Amino acid sequence: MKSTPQYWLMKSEPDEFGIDDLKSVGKEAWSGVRNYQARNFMRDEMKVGDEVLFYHSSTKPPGVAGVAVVASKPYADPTQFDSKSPYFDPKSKEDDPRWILVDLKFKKKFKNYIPLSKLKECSELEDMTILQKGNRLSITPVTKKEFDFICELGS
DNA sequence: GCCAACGTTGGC
DNA sequence: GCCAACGTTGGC
Repeated sequence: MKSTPQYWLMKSEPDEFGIDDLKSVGKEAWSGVRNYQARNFMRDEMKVGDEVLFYHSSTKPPGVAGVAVVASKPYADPTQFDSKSPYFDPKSKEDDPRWILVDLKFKKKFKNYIPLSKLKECSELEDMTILQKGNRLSITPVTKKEFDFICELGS
């Protein structure tokens, strides 16, 4: 039987959209994911109420900035149909959308930002997908243990 | 700016 | 269906 993860880690570039942006808007459609594995997680496995570690990538230093919550069922990413969007996908059809997203809502910003270097030092986290060599996936499942451990580090 | 790792594309 | 070429991600 396949287990359904309840906890996730999602990457975002803070120059583009960071935890403070999520805090100020409250809720955001997670548009722009153009990777099938990541899409499948949103489409097939995420449930409203799942908790998400909000990770800042391509920044100094990279690390986990806070927590968000899945706030909608999966639906078609509107940016794929917008020819002016950088995420426009001419091969996607309105009646058969290729890219699916969920809404995220802000839960909290960690008091202590947890840099990637810190995550790497924790033996409790050594199996995390994000820490595996060569991992580039922008959305990955995390275990409850890992999630709780990281929340502890952040508070 | 570099580069390793990985995903996607397209010719055959 | 293979696989080389190319593009992207993302830490350093």
